[in-house]
Amino acid sequence: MPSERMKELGGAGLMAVLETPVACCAPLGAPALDQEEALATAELFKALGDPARVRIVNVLATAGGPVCACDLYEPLGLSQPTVSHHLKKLTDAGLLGREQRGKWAYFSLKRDAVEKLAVVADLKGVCC
Amino acid sequence: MPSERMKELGGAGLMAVLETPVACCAPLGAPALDQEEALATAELFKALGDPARVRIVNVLATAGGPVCACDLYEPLGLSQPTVSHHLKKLTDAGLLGREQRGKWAYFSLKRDAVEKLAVVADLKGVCC
DNA sequence: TGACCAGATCGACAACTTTCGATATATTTA
DNA sequence: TAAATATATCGAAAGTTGTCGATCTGGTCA
Repeated sequence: MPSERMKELGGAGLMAVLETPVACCAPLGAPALDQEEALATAELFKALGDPARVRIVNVLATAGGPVCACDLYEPLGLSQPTVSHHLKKLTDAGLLGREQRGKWAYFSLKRDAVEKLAVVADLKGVCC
Repeated sequence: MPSERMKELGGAGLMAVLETPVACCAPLGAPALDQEEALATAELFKALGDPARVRIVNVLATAGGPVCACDLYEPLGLSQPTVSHHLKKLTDAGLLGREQRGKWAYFSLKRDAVEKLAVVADLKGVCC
């Protein structure tokens, strides 16, 4: 999936992709969204379009710090592979950061992604 | 799909559903999202998790007023039934209002839905 | 090294989505 | 009433997604 953006970003793409995961998507209220921007913006919303992932983000937001993957299986009522799948989707979308601590994996919300999300979803001032 | 909320809202459910379409979903940063709230919030994001629907919302936001369905087919490059399908999804999610003008259907962003979306997606101040 | 454990990946299945052509519905106009 | 037209609905095909059991990978500790 990153290969699309890699091409688009040209030579120094790798660093850009790794460091600015959500830099892609344009706000819903941007002047004139083209197909590619719309696709990137939709990807961000799609990442949050599942109740399990909404709950993961909610837990991470209220926890106020990194949370071990192992502490998510039981509250979510989902199997380990399924939770891992959702964590990957959120991480790929640039919303979560992953940190290895011994044999445990800790996940946390990424500051810049949170800010980006708020901007992208904010239509006040553009419409109505 | 509305039947779920109808039950939940009891006797006077119909009016409540019709008048407060997005009253359902809780913010991503709410204290402790339960399964049902997470599902409602995910539904809202899912409505925006498709590039065609992102573009529709974008057109409506920048148009600054109701837009005829017939003016969307060509810019989106999609068939009439497909656009109708997406408009229905957005309307069902409570994001769009529909208005019949003669034989044309005009769609516009719903003020309260736009505000709700901004609140639901805003995690600043809760996390990080 | 070897046993153990957390998490990621694989493979498969069921459910849901997107899309369009064909058709139905509803509104205007002759 | 009949013709024309805009939108919604139907039915089907192709693709995507969520889920889990089984397995692989990588780190820890004896």
